[in-house]
Formats: sequence, C-alpha cells, structure tokens
Amino acid sequence: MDYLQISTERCSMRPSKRDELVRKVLPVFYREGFHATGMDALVSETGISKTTMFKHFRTKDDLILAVLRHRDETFRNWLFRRLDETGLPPRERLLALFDVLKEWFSEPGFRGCMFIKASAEFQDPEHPAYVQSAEHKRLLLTALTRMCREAEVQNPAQLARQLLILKEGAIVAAHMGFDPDPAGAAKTAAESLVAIDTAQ
Amino acid sequence: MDYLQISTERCSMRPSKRDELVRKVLPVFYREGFHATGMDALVSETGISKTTMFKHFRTKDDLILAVLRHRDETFRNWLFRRLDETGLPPRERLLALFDVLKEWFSEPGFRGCMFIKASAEFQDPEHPAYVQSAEHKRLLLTALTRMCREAEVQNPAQLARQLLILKEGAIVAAHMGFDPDPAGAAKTAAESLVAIDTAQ
DNA sequence: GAATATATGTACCGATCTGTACATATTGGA
DNA sequence: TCCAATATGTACAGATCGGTACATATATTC
Repeated sequence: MDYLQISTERCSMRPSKRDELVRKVLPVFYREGFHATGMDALVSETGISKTTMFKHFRTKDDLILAVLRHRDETFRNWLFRRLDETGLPPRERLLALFDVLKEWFSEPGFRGCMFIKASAEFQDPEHPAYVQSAEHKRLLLTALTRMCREAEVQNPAQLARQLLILKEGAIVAAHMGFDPDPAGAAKTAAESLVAIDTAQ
Repeated sequence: MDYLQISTERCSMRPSKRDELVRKVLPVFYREGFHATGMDALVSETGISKTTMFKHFRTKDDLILAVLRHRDETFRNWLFRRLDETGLPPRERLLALFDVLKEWFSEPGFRGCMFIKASAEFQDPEHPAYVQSAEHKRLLLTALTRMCREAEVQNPAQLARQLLILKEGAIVAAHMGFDPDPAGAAKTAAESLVAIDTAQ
C-alpha cells in the first residue's frame, strides 16, 4: 500500500511522473471499468511504459487506489468550488447542488460515479477500494451536513442524508438513462424537502 | 444470444437444468461480481460441470444475460407482490415501497442492486447487459407511474421519477454504508413529496 | 562532460481466462 | 432392457492476465 505517499504536487514541487500517471490512467478506468482494463491496455492508451507503471505502483490494486484517492480529492474540490462560485445564500446553495450535477451529467464523457462503480467491482468491505469509496461518500455527507447547518434548517442531519440520497439516485438515473432529466427531478424533490423543513 | 429462449418453467414444464443453472449461478455473480467470477469458480461453487454450462450457454456473456433476465423477473415480482400483500390503499402503498426496501437491505446477503452493478461493469450502452439493466429500471418506472396514477396524485409521472430516484439512492446508500437507515430517510422524504403533491 | 537517476522497449514468466474435445457415467422413456 | 439424450471429469488449446528481467536510452545534476 502507498496510503502515506504524498503527492508531489501538493508539496508544490513540479508535477511528478506519478501524478501524471494517475491523471492519464484515471479516464481509462472510468470509461472501461477496473477489472475490464488490463495493464497492457493502460500502457497502449496512455503511452506510459509498463516498466514505469510498476516502478511507481507495486501492483494494479495500488494504482487503482491512487486513482480513487485522486478522484475523491478532485471531485469534492470541483463540486464545492462550483457551489461556492454561485455566491448564493446557504439555502439556495443547497439546491444549486442539483444544477451542478446537471452540468456534470451533460458532459460528453459522463459515465456515472466512479465510487459507485468501484464499490460494485470490489464488494468485499475489507477491500481498500471499497473502503475508499465508502469514505468518499462519508466525506460528502459531512460536507452536506455542514451546509445544512449553515442554511439553518430544522434538522440538518436528516436533510443532508436525504439530499445525498437524492444525489446518488440522480447519478444512477443519469448513468442508466431511465430519466431524461434526473437532476431536475431531484432538484424539485429537494425544493419540497427544504420547504417542508422550513415550514416546521 | 439467446434472447428468445423461453424458460421451461414459464411453460409449466418440469424445472429444466438451464433454470437450475441460472438460479445457482446468480448468487455467485451477485456476491463476487461478473468479471471477477471465472467459469471455473462457477463450476466449483455450484457443482455443475463446465461442459454442461457451455452446453446450455454458448458464452459467459449469454449466461450473464440469462442471469440478469431472471433477476429482473424475480425482483419485480417479489417487490410488487410484497406491496400488494400490504393491502394498503394506493397512497400508503407508495410509501410502503420503502418498508419493503428496508427488509431487503437487512437481509444478510444484501449487496446492492444487481443492475446498478451490471451497468457499472458493462458500460458500453450497446452491451446487452447494459441494455437489460436499463430496461429493468424502465420497467420499474412504468410500474411506479401506474401506482402513482392509482393513488390519484397530481403529477404521477413526476412523483414516480422522484420515488425511483429515492429508491436508487437508498440502495446505493445501503450498499456503501454511509447511512444507518437509508430506507427510513428515503421514506421520510417520500412522505414529504406525497404531502406536497396532495396539498397542491 | 561524467555520473546518477529515471524512462523505455522487448521479451518473457507462471497463472488464469474463456471455451473445446472426448471418453465415460447417468438418466429417462419405449 | 435397450436406446437416446443428457451430465460429468479430465485434459487441454489459445489468449490474456499481472508482474519481472534486463539492456538501452534519455534527462538532470554536479
């Protein structure tokens, strides 16, 4: 495991090969899946030699784990920065979550949530990829709960859980294509939940 | 492909080897995943010889497809039969969906939704396993919409979409373990949605 | 420009993958 | 009891899997 490895970029050094590797490999795993993507496929799709890959990551699992950690960081950063940029007051910012989701769904390369897919491929609760995926969701819940507190709703913990469930459901709906506008439907639902909470 | 193959059981003949095979293989795929489960593992876990497997299914993909079709049928039958058994009036029956989900989540072997996982492993929208998974969700949406109409809500189509999103979100939450009672949270949310719809 | 570290290309290892060949049991119906 | 169909066990083919050895090339640093 390389849990303790620290990205050189976070230390403000120049971009390391290791980080370049993770960035190049991530979209392939995202698009094709983890088991379905062999190391040879990664080599031919990224142009990075296999020798280099195994110099930076002892095993394929270690590489997958680094990819998931990178995704966790960039996704949460992206999501909450987008919410901040709206400049909306706390209560409306909660609902803006679903506008941001809608943007994401409409991106051409959208293929669902990487962590839902990782937990589908690595189901053993002891597996680091599963643990990392669950942790990502837990961090989202924590951040959403804080946002709900800032919005001064009656029951921040419960509303946050419900909003997160709506978010995950909308992602599944978008990925599986059984709803033409899952983010819109989820946002309407969220508006109802916030209104009910306020009315109490 | 064996799309057109008809289960002998549906024709009220005696249980065929083919159906026995699907039934025995399903839990292994469900528990371990599709790519992660090799044909040899299926042989050793079910006791059915490899020769027999490939006599009834030309390829592993055909076997997976038969498993998904079987799951689609049994899951929807199970779900709506449970809802019928409640004997509740239409409106309360909508909410009972989340009580039934709660039961499912608490089963010892629960490992999330097989179709979410299948669409995570077979992401190509042309892949039969993806198509079958999307179709399963579409059928659920159709049935939910009918239930909403029977409950005489204001906007059956929209409420059905929202309920389905809540259901999928609750399944993800249950599978990834970031919520102690996802069905409960989703049910509370659903109650709000139904109440709002009624008030209009 | 020499020395050191890092990246590449190729060729390979043993294991496992899907799928097959074939000879032997086992079953069910006439 | 005989026949036909079906299931089994073993052994294997060909491809691909994750991962390594090793010699060469490239870049950085002093």
